[in-house]
Amino acid sequence: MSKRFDLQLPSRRQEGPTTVVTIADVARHAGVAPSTVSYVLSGKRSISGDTRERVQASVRALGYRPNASARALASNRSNVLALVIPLRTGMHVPVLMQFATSVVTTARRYDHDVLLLTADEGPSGLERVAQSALVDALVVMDVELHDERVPVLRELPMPSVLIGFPAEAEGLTCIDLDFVNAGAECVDHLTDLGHRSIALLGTPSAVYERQTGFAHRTLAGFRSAAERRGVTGIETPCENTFEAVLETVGQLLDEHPDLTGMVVQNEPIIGPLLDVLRRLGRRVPEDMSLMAICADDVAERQVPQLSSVAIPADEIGQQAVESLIAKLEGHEVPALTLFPPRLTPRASTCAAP
Amino acid sequence: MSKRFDLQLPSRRQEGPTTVVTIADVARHAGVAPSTVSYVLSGKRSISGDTRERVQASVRALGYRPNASARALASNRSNVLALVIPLRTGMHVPVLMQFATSVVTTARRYDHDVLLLTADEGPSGLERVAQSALVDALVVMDVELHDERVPVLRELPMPSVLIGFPAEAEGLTCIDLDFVNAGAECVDHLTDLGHRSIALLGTPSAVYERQTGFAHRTLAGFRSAAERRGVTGIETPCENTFEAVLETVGQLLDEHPDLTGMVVQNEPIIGPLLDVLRRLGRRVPEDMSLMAICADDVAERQVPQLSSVAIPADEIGQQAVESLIAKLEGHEVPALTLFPPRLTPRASTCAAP
DNA sequence: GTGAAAGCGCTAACAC
DNA sequence: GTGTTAGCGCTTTCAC
Repeated sequence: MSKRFDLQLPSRRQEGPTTVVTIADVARHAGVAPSTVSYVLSGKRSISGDTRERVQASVRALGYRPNASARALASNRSNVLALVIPLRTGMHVPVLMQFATSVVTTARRYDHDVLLLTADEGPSGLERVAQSALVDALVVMDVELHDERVPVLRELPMPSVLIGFPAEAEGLTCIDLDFVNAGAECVDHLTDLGHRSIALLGTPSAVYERQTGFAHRTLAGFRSAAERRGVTGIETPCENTFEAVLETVGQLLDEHPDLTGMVVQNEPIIGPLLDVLRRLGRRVPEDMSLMAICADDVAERQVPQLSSVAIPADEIGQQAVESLIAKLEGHEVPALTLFPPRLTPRASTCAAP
Repeated sequence: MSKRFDLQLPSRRQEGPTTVVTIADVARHAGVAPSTVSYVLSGKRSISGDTRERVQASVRALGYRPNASARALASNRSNVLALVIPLRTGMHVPVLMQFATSVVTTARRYDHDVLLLTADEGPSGLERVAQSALVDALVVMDVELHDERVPVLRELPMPSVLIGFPAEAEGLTCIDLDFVNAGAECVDHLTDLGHRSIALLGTPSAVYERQTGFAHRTLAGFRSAAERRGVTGIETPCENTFEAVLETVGQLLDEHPDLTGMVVQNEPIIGPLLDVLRRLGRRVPEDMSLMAICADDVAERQVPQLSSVAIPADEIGQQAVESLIAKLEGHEVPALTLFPPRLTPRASTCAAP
């Protein structure tokens, strides 16, 4: 097929051997030394207005782009951050992707790019990109309480930031939503409305079994708040299928006929859950008050709109990158940054019947 | 907080100034020239078994990792691929992420890493990473019929592969599911079962308005197959909310009381759609046969399990990387690779009433 | 089969 | 305020 078009492509050939424009070319064109070009570009020393403009004009005229490898080799900085996303079973992908997008966007604002690492290379993948100096620093997502990547991170000769945090966070920089208080605030909100028996419908059990930080801590907050407020707190994981929701909720209502409040921390089952409650004859919120821990847009898209605690993925991703940049510049950053939960009451919760 | 632990960290200090191990160190340790080490590692010339083993032993003993920037600078190859994912409204993120995962995994198999680019830098982001030699090649996802990135790709001094394909694909390498035939096969399957009036419930209208390739081509295949088979084909976009599904389907059933077959190409509304049909008193498949164009696991997770045409994201992502690697090695690759649709009948379709 | 040495394109002392 | 130059760590001729 490509042969058919050969005759239409002479214009690309005419450009001749496309030699790459180097800093030396720019220097020659502007009549200055290569280092001067470098300094104009980096702003690392003061340059006379006249020189600066001549150089900038030459850069534009020649279409100069600094070679990333040469720059990295000479400056010992690749200007690339690693983003480690293990796509584990049970995790809700859109939320992870919201973190990722935020990380990329923020990184670009600080003139960095993002290298994507997934799980299947294991912890040694972190060593590889770090020790080969492919990246300057790492953002690590979806951290488990006893994460095998954590000891690796500790030994790495470069800064890293965790989104989420492990049991043993000493010496690490961690950023997360305060899930303990998120769980607690849900209990408080429902208890304030007079509910005395509240269930937490959680993530798939695999997520708890891995001791994933956020699920674990939400549970802890839920449990202790229920105790503190003297209400019954029921906890159950839930798989991401319609049947699982049907069965889990059915059993919940059977065993706890006095249940009037639910907290769901499992985005993909929110739709099915509302459907199941309807089928089982429980109106939301008249018979059952429902809260979600999820992104605001998800909560608002439901019928009725759900009272929720938001997951501020954008802010967390941004904060992660900004902490990393600060560390790269030699600044101290807090070992732990917890974003306070933000609860928005909507139509899915009301006073207990 | 970090001060509290100062006393516990002497072991890290004791290691002294952690100088980086270079190829010269390895050469010295093994008693050979640096170039020999390089050749042992690259396999680009034959080395005596004895020398090879001494070098490999030294590499292990010193924990040597080649510096990526130095290697890239000298060899003119960064061994990094760019993955361009514009996260546009209406796209189903888990599917995109499945492509991305497959790209990363395959890239690693060919000893490459993946740099993540999102939309917000625009087409100039492609120029930036290409012209700075940050990457060797690009994988571009979510291609529109008239995509502004396409002219940029044509002028770039490096290979690229599109997942999806634009209206004017000349000179480009494109890989995709054959969505035209996917749409047609759905119509054929339903028509073979005796259905005479079939609706396509599509993606949000924004996706069509952008002229996104896959949605556009599915529609074309659906339309021409309906014509060819002499059945009524009804087409409607659908937003990703429960209300939209309720309204769209309600209207569809009102206006086309003879409708007995539906094709849905919009993953997030599959659950709500089944719910809506139930509410409106249509049993699946007895009253309404339903087909989906979606990942197999999504189809199998529904109740009833859905007859579907699969989106082979893993294979497509893998093929994209393999084509790119081939191009990097100077091989010719097909301008267009279309994966044939694979239709699996399940419980959601049966003979027309 | 192996070594010596010339770059790759840039940054950052060090000069003046 | 600007120029000179010595590397950064590796690959790859060229020479033997």
